[in-house]
Order: sequence, then structure tokens, then C-alpha cells
Amino acid sequence: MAFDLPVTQPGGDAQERADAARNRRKILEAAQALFAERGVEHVSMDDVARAACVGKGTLYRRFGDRASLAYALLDERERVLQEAIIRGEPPLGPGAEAADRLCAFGDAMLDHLEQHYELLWEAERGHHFDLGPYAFRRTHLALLLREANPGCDAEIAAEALLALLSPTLFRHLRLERGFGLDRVKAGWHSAVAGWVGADYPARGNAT
Amino acid sequence: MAFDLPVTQPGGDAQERADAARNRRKILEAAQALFAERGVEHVSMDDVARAACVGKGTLYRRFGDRASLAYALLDERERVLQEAIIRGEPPLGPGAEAADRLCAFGDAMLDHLEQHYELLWEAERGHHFDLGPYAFRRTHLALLLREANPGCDAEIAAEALLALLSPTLFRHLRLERGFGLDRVKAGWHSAVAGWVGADYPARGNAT
DNA sequence: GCATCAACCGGACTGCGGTCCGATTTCCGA
DNA sequence: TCGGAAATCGGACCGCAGTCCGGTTGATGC
Repeated sequence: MAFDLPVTQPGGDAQERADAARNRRKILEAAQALFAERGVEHVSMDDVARAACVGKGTLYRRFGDRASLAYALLDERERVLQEAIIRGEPPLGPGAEAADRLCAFGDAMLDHLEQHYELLWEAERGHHFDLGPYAFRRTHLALLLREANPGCDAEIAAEALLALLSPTLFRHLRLERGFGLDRVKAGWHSAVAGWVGADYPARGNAT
Repeated sequence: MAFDLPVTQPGGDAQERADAARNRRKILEAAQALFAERGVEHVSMDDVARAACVGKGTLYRRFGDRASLAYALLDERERVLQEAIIRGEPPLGPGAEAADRLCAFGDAMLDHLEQHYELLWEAERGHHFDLGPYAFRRTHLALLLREANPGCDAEIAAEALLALLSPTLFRHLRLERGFGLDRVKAGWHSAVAGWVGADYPARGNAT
């Protein structure tokens, strides 16, 4: 079940056999083409294997499961985004106020979702929370929340905010409810404002 | 794909043939027993059919899919909960202040999740949002939010709050993160406070 | 009591995600 | 250049969710 997310080109310390590298590329290219052509959810793993001229065993050896194949295709974009958060310009990157960074983070993530929600949706199935990118986002949010509002339960708040960025909810809001992207972004800003500005601890009212 | 959620006893207008009713009961009993014995996720639909001495066709005719079978088993509990919300005592039922009702709603839902998250998890797969109970909760929350904070985007806020009560997130918080139920409830109260008390509209900060 | 027909039954079938293992290929040291 | 170990390959295989359809059963009108 454990495997390393492939960097775009295996490169680097390269412990990978030549045929293995060739097959990884064939698979990624075939998957990208098929996904673009038919839509992610209408492509089976067998389809990908067949299109890549590769056995299913190879496909699964390389990528573990369907979700991970989806993540592999997103890998580059994810790293760009992560880079922008860690070392990019404010307000997304360091330097701005925490609350502004939180807003910018949501905007960036929502744009990301808008472009890639099909893949993100696939990537999220099953694994949800233990995956690298999720953990990074959680940590990042918790850090900013702690800075913006030291009184709040930053870990819970981070999870709560992150839930708003789940591909599942995004799909629902955008497609089923028909909310515009701007409205969802405004919702994010409100949620951030709520967590940053509310009085803590909240009223006790246990049932 | 469409079918009516079975009331506990088919009763009422009863257009159901005797053998069909008998089979429904056999299936529900078998499912309940198997789920209790092995845990929901270690029981296949074939297992249920076999244990109920019924063909798979019958099983699927009755319940449509796995998620709906799970819901059928929850049906009674769900209706009790819904009744308590619509006509029960405050603060869960009508009569209390909106913000207090929101808190009480979360507490009740979280208790419900605590007891039934395995079934709720199954029930949520695939369908997510168009299902009856979800729609009811969404409407209820939106109503209370509109009352508690007329300035906010109640529809978005309702979805955002409801996301905190998804079986997926609950499982993650309780089991993977190891948060106590009280802490999650406190998180809910904070989230409610945030949406009820924050200043709207939130800062614009579009990317 | 009986004929008729719709509704129901059950198990064979499909498609998919994921696993397994014998055959093959690559890499490395000699 | 060559031999052998180890990683890799690929397709047969499994379990599961969900569909389909020929045979059967129960409700209804006479």
C-alpha cells in the first residue's frame, strides 16, 4: 500500500530500471490522454493498462491504486502550489497577515479544485486524510490559525476549514447546487473570518 | 435508481405482496445480525443475500444498493432524530434561540454519528447530498442560520457546517486523529459561533 | 375454485479494482 | 563477453457491487 509519489521525471538518485521508467512514462501519458478524452470517471484501470501497452500488474506496481495514479498526474501542479505557499509572494506566501494568507490559501485551493476536481475527486477516494498534500494543508492551516487566533482550537479549525475544500463538497456546491466560484470563495472568506474572529471558547451547551 | 426508503414496517397503504414483505424483513434482520457480528465493512451484499436465504436480485430490488440498505437500517433512528428536531423539546426542538438550537443540533448529530458512524459511512458513499436526511438537515440549518444571522449566506454556511458532520470527517477526527467526542462538539460550537457572530460580508481578497 | 397476469424471485452474468505468480528482462560483477 | 540474481512484466485470477432475464408465485376477477 505504501509507495513513493513519483516526481514528474524519476531522475535524481534513479534506482529505477530502464524499462520501469519507460513504462511509468507510457502509463502517465496514456492515462492523461484517456482522461482528457473521455473524462476521468469513464476510464477504467484496464483501459489505461491497455492504452499504455502494459499489463495490469505493471500499472499497479507503479502506482499502487487508482487514487495514486490520479495523484501522480496532479503531482506537478500540487508541488507548484505548495511551493507558492511556502516560498511564494504574499498574500499566499509568507509575509502577509495570517488571516489574509488564509483567505488567499482558500482562493488558490478553490481555483485548483475548479481546474482539477475530477482528478482530485479520484485522488481522494478511500485515502482521504493521511495523504501527503492533505497533511501539508492541515499543518499550514493550523499554523496560520494559531497565529491569527491563539485562543482557538487550531487543529479542529484546520480540519473544519479543510472540509470546505474537499473535492466532494466542491463538486456538490459547484455542480449540484450551482453556486458560482465567487460565491464559494466568499463562503471561504466568511468561514475564515468566523474562525479567526469568533469569541472562544464558544458557549457550552452539551446535550 | 429511485426507490422509496422503506418505513420500518411497510404498513400504511401497503401495495406490497406478502412474499415481498417477508423478504424485506428477512433481509433487514440478516443484515443487522451480520453487521453487528462482523462489522459493516466486512459484510458483502452476497453475504447478506445468502444469510437472508434470498437471491441477489431480490436484495437489490428491495434496497437498490448498498448505501440504501444501510439507510434502511438507520431509518427508525433517523426519523426519531428528525422528529425531535421538528417537534421535540428545546433547545433541539423549536422554542430556543437559533444559535442554541444550532449547537444542540450538532450535539445530537455528533452523538448519532458516534453510535452509527459505520452505517452512516456506508449510507453516504456515492449519493451524498441528494438523499432525504441530508436535504432536511441542510434546510434546517439554513433556516436557523438565517434567523441567527440574517446577514450571512445561509446556504453556504449550512453546507459548511454540515461538512463538519460528514461521517468521513467524523471518522477521521475520532479514529485517526484521536480527538474526543467532547472536543469535536466544542469544535462544532465554535464553528456555529463563527458563522453566527462573524462580521459579514467578509474581507474581499479575490485571487 | 380457477384462469390470468403482473409482480416477484433467484442465480448467472458483467465490469471493475486490485492481487498473484511464473516467465522474462535488466543490471552488475567477473 | 557472459552468467546469475533480482527486479520487473503481464495476464490470469479473485471478490465484490450491481444488472438481467427466464421461471415462479401470489393477488385479482370471474
